[in-house]
Amino acid sequence: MTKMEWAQIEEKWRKKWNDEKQFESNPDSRKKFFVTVAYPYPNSPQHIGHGRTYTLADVHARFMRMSGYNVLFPMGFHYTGTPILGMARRVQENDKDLIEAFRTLYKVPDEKIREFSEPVKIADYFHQEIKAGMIEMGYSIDWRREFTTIDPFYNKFIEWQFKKLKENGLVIQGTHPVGWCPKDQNPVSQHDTLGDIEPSFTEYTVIKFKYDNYVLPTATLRPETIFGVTNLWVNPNVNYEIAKVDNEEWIISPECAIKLGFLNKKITKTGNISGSELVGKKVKIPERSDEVYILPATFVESDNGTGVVMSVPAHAPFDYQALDDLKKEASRHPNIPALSEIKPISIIETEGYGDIPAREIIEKLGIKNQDDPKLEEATKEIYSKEFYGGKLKQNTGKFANKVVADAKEAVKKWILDNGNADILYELNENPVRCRCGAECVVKLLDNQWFLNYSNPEWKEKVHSWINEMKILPEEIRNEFNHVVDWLKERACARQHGLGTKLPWDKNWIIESLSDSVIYMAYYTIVKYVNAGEIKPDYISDSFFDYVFLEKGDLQKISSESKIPQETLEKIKKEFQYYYPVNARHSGRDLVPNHLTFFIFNHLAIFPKKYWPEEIVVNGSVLMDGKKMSKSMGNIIPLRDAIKTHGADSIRLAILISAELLQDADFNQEAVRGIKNKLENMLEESTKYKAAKEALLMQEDKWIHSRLQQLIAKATVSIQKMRLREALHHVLYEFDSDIQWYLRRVEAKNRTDQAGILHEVLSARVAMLSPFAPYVSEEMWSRLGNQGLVSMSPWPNPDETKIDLLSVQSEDLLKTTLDDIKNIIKVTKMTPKKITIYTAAAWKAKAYQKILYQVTSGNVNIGTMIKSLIADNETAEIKKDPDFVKKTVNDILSESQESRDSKNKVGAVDEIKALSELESLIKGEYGIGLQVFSETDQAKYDPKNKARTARPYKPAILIE
RNA sequence: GCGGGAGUUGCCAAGCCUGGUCAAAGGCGCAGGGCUUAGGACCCUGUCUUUUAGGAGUUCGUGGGUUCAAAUCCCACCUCCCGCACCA
Repeated sequence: MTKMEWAQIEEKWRKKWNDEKQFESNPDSRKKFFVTVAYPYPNSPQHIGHGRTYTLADVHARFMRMSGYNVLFPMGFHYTGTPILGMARRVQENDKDLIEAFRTLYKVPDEKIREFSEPVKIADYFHQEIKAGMIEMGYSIDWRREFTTIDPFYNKFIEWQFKKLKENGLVIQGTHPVGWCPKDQNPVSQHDTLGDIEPSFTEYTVIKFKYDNYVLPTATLRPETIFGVTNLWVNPNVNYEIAKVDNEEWIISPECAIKLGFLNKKITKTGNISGSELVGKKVKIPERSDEVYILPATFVESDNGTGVVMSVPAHAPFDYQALDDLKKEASRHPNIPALSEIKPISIIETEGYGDIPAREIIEKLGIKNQDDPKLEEATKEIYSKEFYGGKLKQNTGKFANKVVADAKEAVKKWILDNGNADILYELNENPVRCRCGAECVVKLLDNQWFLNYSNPEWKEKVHSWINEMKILPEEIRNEFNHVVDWLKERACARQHGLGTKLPWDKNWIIESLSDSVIYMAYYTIVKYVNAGEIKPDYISDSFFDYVFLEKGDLQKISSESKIPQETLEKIKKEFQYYYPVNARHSGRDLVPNHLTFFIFNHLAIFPKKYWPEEIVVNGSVLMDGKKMSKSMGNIIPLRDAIKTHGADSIRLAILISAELLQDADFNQEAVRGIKNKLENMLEESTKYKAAKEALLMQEDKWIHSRLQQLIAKATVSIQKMRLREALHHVLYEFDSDIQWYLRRVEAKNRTDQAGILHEVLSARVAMLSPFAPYVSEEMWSRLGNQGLVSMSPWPNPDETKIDLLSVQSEDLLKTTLDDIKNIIKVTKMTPKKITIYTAAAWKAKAYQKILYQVTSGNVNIGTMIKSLIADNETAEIKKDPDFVKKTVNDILSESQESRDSKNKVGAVDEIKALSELESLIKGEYGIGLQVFSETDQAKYDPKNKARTARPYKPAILIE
């Protein structure tokens, strides 16, 4: 089939769906099913990877629709956020790379690119691009409910949401550290930096040591080690600054002074002092009564921390080594008389280490001096060992016996509360440069607004709902609980970007992850705005209170909002009909943020009956086994892929390559295979028209039985969203059944199978249609069925159509045929004649008895033989006791299902069943077949084979 | 570190939840045959070892255990991958 033909099929059915408004959903008497997906951020065209989540959701929607639900599957577009702003700025600055990417990678026409200096134009362009792709993919979306997050009505909705959160005390104000570009005066995130470095940072405790009236601050990750300080370190070659920091005089490195400036300290430089001048002076240790010396060390760097370091030689390898180095050249430091008396103070006890862990590890790693790079490794190891396994010793006062992990926080708080400490943030990677070239810093933002996800009652509520919700796959439930525990206050507003302004403080714009948590409710009513029945200008909070929370006076709200009372009622009813969300689909990357916030906010704003029911999470898509990325150039825009492969093939390729959580691998090979498969099925569909079914023969009953089993299995798989498994059943597993059926029918030269195949294939097409909607419609119509398959009912498994006898008989045929084939293969003979002997009647009896025994748990061969001999019917077992062992093994190697089925069916008339082989053997080898019973006196048995026959395992003679 | 996932026969990859139909689907590769002007495409057959009667042996990261029966359940260990924030 050509690309053209595929495109025509898609076009034809897309038009039909659209003309008949098949996917528009309005409240009616049916049960509803509301399925949503995280809406896209339109800053680039969507690629195959984006297609996965939407395709999964669409399959879900289509399946539920066929199962009789009134399905609502809507879509919006998330304009809120900063990346688009950054892109627009780069276009204004004529950024060649970006413009080139638009032109060649995204194929944006030049005249459009020129408009891209305006952020909204970028969003608008990709919005339309993405939407077109979704339509081409065949997603069954109700487009009357489309919106963007900068629509005036949406702004009102978000304002309402935030006022509600604030009323509930969940929005709070505070300070917040962020990665910051001093030149742009803006927070920076990973894609704002050169080389896409995440501007992550670590919090240090700054402990203030006193020298005269000066403060010598030291930054540390281990405040609890203050009890082990023996001295301070300065770098003698650094020219330190004396600066007024708030109300104290600090001695710090020049770099530190700059950093502190961004942490809202008032800094006034008042002088300088060189490191060497400080050496030999004494400082007072806060919270301790003693004094220690300031000593020189070369490992101290002025751009790290404050440029001053506190020395804990017992537990910090750098400190131990530096002290050791210094002692070796003590003669050069006459101004420090007591150098040799400085001894490490051990304060932490850790299993596997003695008093001075730092010395132990230095010796172990063979470190020679303080400039040895291995000291980093040593520090890491000691830190992690002590942090998780260490305990404070008696010399730490009230912190004695505490484990280090707890003591660290406790000591920090204690020193801070006493005013002897401060906080400093340090970027983990230095330097981080903004795209503008400036070096980034950590800035403490004042008056930042937060959603208080720390609130313990809120957390608790979320936990308990997470444990009640349906979450697929199940593993993710734990992950959610973990995220909830770990989540803290989250900044919810920023100063730049597209979005809704904070209603009580218009300087702030509500951040993108906070304005996208309850918008699913918005889908249920937005169609009235789009139809012009709601005028955003007249809408105030009371409207939302009424519709979503059933609060307020209908008459009053009606006159305020200029919406007739009936319409208002209808809008409210529509919300109440569709809410809650039944299934939310999303990529795995949104678990630690969006999806968790989604639960948090629903619980905060809506009553319990509107809380979301189910979350379905999926993994990402790989391209030929590799991660897709711009730099690798292996991103395939979805619309391009549709043009080359067709929507159905892409949908199947994405779905069939992995189960939910795994990464799906998209590769040409797989798509080609699928396309082939679909084309074969399509061709097959033209062959069999509906016809009155003839009298059912064994193979007909068999294929019907198999169909019922398929329906049952596929239905369960889809219900669990195991779409790969479902597809496997429908596409491949069942295919081998059809192959077998055709082989049987052809061998018999039958001509009356069309009706049966029509029925079977129609059911299969129906089950394929949620996955591959276009080609399924085409197959459905070529099979001669009426209406749209996407609107037809999902096949119902019918147990009564399962004929266990025919299943057993066909199995017998297959295994016997396999055996024959095997013998011929091993013996390499050319068969001229085949004779088959079925087991004697007493063996069948014995088989049933043994089967019964095994089923009830008895596998003891001895007792079995005894009881069989005791029974007249099976007493002949005496002649062949080995039969029991073999039969038990036969039975044991079968599945429970198959044993049950054999139990139910009882003895199969094997002579009759195996006589069906004749036509197959004739077709395969062109030779004759004879079937005898073992007990047939007149049988032909020159090699005395017949006696080896067992039930379900006939003896075979090939000549 | 915390949390999650994975290790299967030459390669990719199913099977594991729910133990037996598992020497283990499917695809690729490879070998032989067909078709074809050769090639490509396509179709058939084979592809752990062994075997001239449908059999046997050894396999599913490693080592134990449970069971009549383990790729599948339990325990321990080794190795690899992903996420840890104010960013969509």
